[in-house]
Amino acid sequence: MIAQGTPPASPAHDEDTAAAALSALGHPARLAVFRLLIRANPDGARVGDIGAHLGISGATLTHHLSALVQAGLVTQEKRGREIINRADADAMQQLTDFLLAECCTGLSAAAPDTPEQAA
Amino acid sequence: MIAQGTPPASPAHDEDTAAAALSALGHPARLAVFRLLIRANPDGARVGDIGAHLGISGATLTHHLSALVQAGLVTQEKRGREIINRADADAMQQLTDFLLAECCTGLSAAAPDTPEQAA
DNA sequence: TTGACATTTTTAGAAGTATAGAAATATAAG
DNA sequence: CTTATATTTCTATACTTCTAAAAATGTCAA
Repeated sequence: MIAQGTPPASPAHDEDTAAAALSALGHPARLAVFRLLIRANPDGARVGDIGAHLGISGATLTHHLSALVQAGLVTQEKRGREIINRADADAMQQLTDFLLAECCTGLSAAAPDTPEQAA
Repeated sequence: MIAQGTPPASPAHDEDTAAAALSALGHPARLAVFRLLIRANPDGARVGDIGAHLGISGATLTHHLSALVQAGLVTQEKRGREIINRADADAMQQLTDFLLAECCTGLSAAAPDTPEQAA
């Protein structure tokens, strides 16, 4: 049987937000870009630098970066003719919090040896 | 500039594994299925039950469940003519660990107020 | 065993969406 | 004007998603 005890306040919104972020990271190139940007914090990295390091062409990179920005995982700052990209560590933290806390309803990433949650 | 200091042992393997798992969760229906399975632990849930609760047809659900199984996020146990599906909480933990630890190289989900990592 | 039913998977295909990169376009600096 | 940087547009290819129908698998009753 499926436990249905505590219906949360707004399940669909967070779930869709999380799904969008997960989908954005669920692509090898975008995950690599995001990891590179995390390592580049807090300075950030220019589009051209990212492309040079990962071997991705400019146009393709622009597409992937827009996807990450739209998912709220990356922010962009225009400086002259360059664009500085930065990973949003807070958004990442929120995402993992959701996956562990919201998904696991109470386990909250704690001890898997205390199964005191049977209905 | 992009920090490149510590090249890890096998970056591509973990990264691809993580990308596959993220991609599997990056779909509203599959994320909903996974969350439902987490709540249904440790009993698990049958394919038919999941479909009834989420309003997803059997064939579609089979596809989504295979994707989750292939990504290592769900396990299946055949009991008679039914199949019990269970979420793998360990795999989820590994995934979030990767996102925070491997991605953030040393921050390890700690204080975002101590940026003592400039090259 | 045989037949009827329940559960899940497979197959085939249509409709939609994502991806990658070339070429053209904008924007900024000198 | 020329060069550097990034975006847009466009095209072709590939993948995802969903459904219906059929097939495989297991259970039960007679």
